[in-house]
Amino acid sequence: MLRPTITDLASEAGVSLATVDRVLNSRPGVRQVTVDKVNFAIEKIGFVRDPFAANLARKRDFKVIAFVPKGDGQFLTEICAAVHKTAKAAAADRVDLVLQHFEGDDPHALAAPLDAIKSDTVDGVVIMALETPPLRDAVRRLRARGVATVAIISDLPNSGVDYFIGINNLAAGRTAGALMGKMLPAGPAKVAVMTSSLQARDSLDRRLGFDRALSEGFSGVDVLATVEGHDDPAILGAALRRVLATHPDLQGVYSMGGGNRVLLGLLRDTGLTGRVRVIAHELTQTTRSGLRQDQIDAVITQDLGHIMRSAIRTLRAVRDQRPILAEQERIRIEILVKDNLD
Amino acid sequence: MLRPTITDLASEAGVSLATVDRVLNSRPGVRQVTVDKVNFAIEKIGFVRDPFAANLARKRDFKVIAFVPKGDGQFLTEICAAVHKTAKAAAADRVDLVLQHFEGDDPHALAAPLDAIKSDTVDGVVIMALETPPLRDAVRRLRARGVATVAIISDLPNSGVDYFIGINNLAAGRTAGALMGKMLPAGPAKVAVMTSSLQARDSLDRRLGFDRALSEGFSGVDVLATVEGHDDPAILGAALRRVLATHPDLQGVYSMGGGNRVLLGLLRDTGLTGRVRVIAHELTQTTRSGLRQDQIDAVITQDLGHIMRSAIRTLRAVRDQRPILAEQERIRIEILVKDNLD
DNA sequence: CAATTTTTGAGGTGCGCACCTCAAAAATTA
DNA sequence: TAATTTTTGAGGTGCGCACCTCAAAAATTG
Repeated sequence: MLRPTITDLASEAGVSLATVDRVLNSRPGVRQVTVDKVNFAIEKIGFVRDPFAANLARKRDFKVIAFVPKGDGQFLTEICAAVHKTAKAAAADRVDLVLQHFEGDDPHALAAPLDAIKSDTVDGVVIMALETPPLRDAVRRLRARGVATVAIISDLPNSGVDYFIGINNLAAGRTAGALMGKMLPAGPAKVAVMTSSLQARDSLDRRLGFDRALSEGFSGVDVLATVEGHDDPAILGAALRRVLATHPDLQGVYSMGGGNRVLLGLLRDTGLTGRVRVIAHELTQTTRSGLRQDQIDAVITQDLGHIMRSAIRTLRAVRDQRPILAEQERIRIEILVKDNLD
Repeated sequence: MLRPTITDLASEAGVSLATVDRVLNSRPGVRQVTVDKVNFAIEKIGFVRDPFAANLARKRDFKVIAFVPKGDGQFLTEICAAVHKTAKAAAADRVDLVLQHFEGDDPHALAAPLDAIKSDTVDGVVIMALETPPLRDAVRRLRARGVATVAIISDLPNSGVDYFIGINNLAAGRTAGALMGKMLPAGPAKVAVMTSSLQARDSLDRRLGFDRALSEGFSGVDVLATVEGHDDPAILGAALRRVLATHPDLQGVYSMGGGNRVLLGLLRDTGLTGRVRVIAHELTQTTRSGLRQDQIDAVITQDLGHIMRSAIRTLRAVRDQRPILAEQERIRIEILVKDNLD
């Protein structure tokens, strides 16, 4: 006999099909002893329900909502594009993926729509957000209602999400550091680090990893204090100009967050392009063209398509109570140079 | 109405369910005019058959055979491991993936099992092999019998496979070249290149890309003639020793194929580890530990798990006559350093 | 103990499709 | 035109499961 069916399960457990159905779909009105009998039989004969047949009978697709903050940043744009592409491809697998925006700076803006989700309409939720207490509580309520949840890009460690899919930012920073070290000429060198804000845990981790990799393997490299742009081109530009003026012998720049347009413009204007090693994060319009035009040496990034596919696989595994194969779902820290861009 | 069903299709085409079934499953005994009527209706209402329901009714899984050459090379071992892991995960999606070996050096060893495949038992085939005339013909016959085929790692351009999943080796060589260039100190430098055999098209492409990237962006780098090891540690060792003796000022080594154990051992013995930049291909036991111990600066590789998942997605798309989303199936040329290893 | 509530079983329907049989209709041939 | 062959339709069954109804059995209560 190949895969056991609910009929096999029923006879093994010594109960009726109706009871098996009640247990499998957690319907009420079954004694605990009976539930245990069925679960024991499940283990014994290795029953795994066929999610496709289930969806067919339910005449419903696997419904997933992806929550992404509003905003006009290039990285957010890339994420939305990835969601849309994945949604298109996933439709063939009877997965219904929709994108929903929320105000990224309002901690309650995401909690409300999460609370509005009913588990009989939505199977899973993909969340890209920074953790706040209201969000954390909303996610907990959501999970309690039986909706599978994964965090992407940024982890929500205290929210009890089922899984996190994204890169380890400490390792990403280390990777950037190692790469920078290998590219700098031997001897002492000065490197600048910039980001939009060190408030974000991601930036902190990257900076920490960057420093560690350099100090461990490349003594002699002097990493300057982090320049923060606060998403304001004027502020960032002024700060960067100050750094360049103070350190005319600068040999490298590590851009951990946004602001790459400003950086590249400034380097070009000061004639430093090509003379200073540049490592940036995330593949966007700017970093892509920066690589192409030899303004950026390397970009550290994560494949958003993989992340979305992994998120959907994971949500389905949770819903079907299958184990998550961590190794398969691990997202690589990718290094892109001009030649492996596409 | 959501997705149209065969019932909708039948009424739209003005034929019976039985006829729709005959057309969809290409059963005999239908006039061309009728076939056209149904196909026209399919286009008109945008019918797409539900492959899961189809498989359910057929009470059969999506069956895929992966053909991988026999051999004890580390890379082959990694591939087999990837196949097994993917097979495990794919089982949940009702995909039955099995691995089958063949004698890699006998051009007919693969043709025979391919010819033995019946399209009513096997839906798709994944092939990792070098193209030979017998193989090419066998693949063509296989496709003619209605079995979907994809080539992985190495393309089979003249066999008419449905798709190739792997990296562009020219670009991979370019990537290695660019990386090597960035890591070498300014000024003239000598770099050695090694592989098991330049017979393989993959190695040729990598060498070509490597040379181009260096000559375009890093004049002053002298790339030596390719050292061929022919899968014999003794031969490779002797050849490498000769190169090291002739060029004591060697600054880098690009290892395009196997033989990394020999290379790393030799570098260690001659005290060159850390003083010579090393870029190798494929993530194996050797290259992994080489990265960890700072014996290798970077490894160029492709994610075998992604390749296998992509292969299965592609085979299903072919079988279901859905378009292949090239962008989604593109395999990245990955750069691994010590810190983004896992 | 009977009356009530809770738990269980039996049985049916349909999801979208494949595959089968048999007879009727249409096209082809003699 | 009749006899033959080819094409088409009608109808049924089952894949593995969800979901529904109603009655029977068991457990709990007064």
